[in-house]
Amino acid sequence: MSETHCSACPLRQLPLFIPHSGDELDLVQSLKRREVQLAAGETLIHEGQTDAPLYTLLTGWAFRFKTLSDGRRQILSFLLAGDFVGVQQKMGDASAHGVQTLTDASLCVFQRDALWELHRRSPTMGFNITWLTAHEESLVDDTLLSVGRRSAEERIATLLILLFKRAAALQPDGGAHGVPFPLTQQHVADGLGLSLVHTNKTLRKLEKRGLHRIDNGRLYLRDVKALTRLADLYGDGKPPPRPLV
Amino acid sequence: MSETHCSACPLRQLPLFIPHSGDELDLVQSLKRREVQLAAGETLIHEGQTDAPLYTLLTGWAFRFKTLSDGRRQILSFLLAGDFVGVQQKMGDASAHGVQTLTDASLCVFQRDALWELHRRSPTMGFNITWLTAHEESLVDDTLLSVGRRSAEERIATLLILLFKRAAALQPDGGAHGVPFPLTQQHVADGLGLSLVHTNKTLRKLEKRGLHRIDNGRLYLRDVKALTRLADLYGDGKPPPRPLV
DNA sequence: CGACGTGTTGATCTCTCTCAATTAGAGTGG
DNA sequence: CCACTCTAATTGAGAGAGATCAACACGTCG
Repeated sequence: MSETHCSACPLRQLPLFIPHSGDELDLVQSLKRREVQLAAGETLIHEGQTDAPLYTLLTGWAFRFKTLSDGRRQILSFLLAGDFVGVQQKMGDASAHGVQTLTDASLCVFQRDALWELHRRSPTMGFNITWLTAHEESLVDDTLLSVGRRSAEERIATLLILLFKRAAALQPDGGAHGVPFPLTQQHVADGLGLSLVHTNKTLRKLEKRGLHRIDNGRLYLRDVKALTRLADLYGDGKPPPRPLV
Repeated sequence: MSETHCSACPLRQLPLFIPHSGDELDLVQSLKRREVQLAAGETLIHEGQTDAPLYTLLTGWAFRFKTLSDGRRQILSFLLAGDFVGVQQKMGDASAHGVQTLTDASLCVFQRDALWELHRRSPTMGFNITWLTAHEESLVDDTLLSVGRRSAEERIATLLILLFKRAAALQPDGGAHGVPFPLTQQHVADGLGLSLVHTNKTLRKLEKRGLHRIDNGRLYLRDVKALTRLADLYGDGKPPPRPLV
């Protein structure tokens, strides 16, 4: 009943999103099939699924993941409102990763050839999509750096900061009063390549040290300076890496 | 002197690549600025560089990487002939990762707005680019799964198989007599989030067990079955992961 | 010939994993 | 209202995969 036209999409309000022309919005609208509501913990796309459609996450959180046959799971990235779901899969081919919701979520469902139609009928939108896809990859790059080269403490600090920033950008108050944090410690562990137990102990240690607080599903950063230092992220005065010689 | 027109690009011969119309080739040609030759070990794009152009790798190998300020390095992906270089960077923004050659290499250099022009003037090519970008991401996804959840042995087995496949696809003989393998053990270590020493010991163990051989810069897979089992990759009879319940 | 890059190997050390148990809260059914 | 069940968070103890430290071998090169 309450399906909204794309031109009334609540996401458009946010400063994060690029303004589009009426024609572009009509185009997107014409490719949109329906909206779906999912509960927390539901699997949207199964690993190896072949006929997965294209989605856009309207509200809620989700994550992409892969598993090994003995059950070991790696979360590849977290998805927030406005993110695409399912572009990564080689079209027509089996999806290489699963997608599951972290919270109740609503999504726009697009027809399978939406990606192509978008390119064909609006190069601008097409260009934006490759930009978004490239951006998605850069998030995975960041995680790979963490998992490959950062210690447990550093990984967690990095995750908290980056997720906080993304979530804060979706809020009117910019995260002044914390942001939603629907991950269980198991999700954090699977996203950072750590065991559940060690994740718990590390999280606890940082919290005791006063760097952050997670309470009742919300995340508060209490010492951004210290977290940033731990994460070795660039910002403030910190310059990006330069060749040493 | 020896600059070739895109229509004569040697890569087009390979079954791996999609045929394009003459118009499309002319378009690409018109956006191409020049070719460059680089020696092994040269840095193409520095981390944090802001004005990096767009490249296409014509011959040779390269890799994308990120480093932490104390020098720890993570290789994000390896680049082979035909791969794009530099799409991932947020256009206009600083490049989030560096790119360095592993071998002598030749590249096509495109003007900065080539990506946009390609989209604008050929939706087909534009679509292919988002496809390629998405594919690139799936490679990183695979690595993230390895680094996050596989043991050292498993990681190395996975890397050897995947690199072998990619390199073999570029050879007429399909890898029947091995494929070039220009990585040092340090590269393997940095690509898999392992230490150099442990990488050496693990590599040695697998080689002694008869799973592979690396000799004089070439890689030979001697027991693909065993490697595949170690890597827990799908293929042959192995089904993709399914929910256990 | 010495310097350097790459590969090898042995000996510790330690960060993180696995195993085990306990606590707390939410939901269900009687 | 209370047992019963489940999930998520915690904490302690011991084990281990992989890191770090140290040497050494070998080939290339100026």
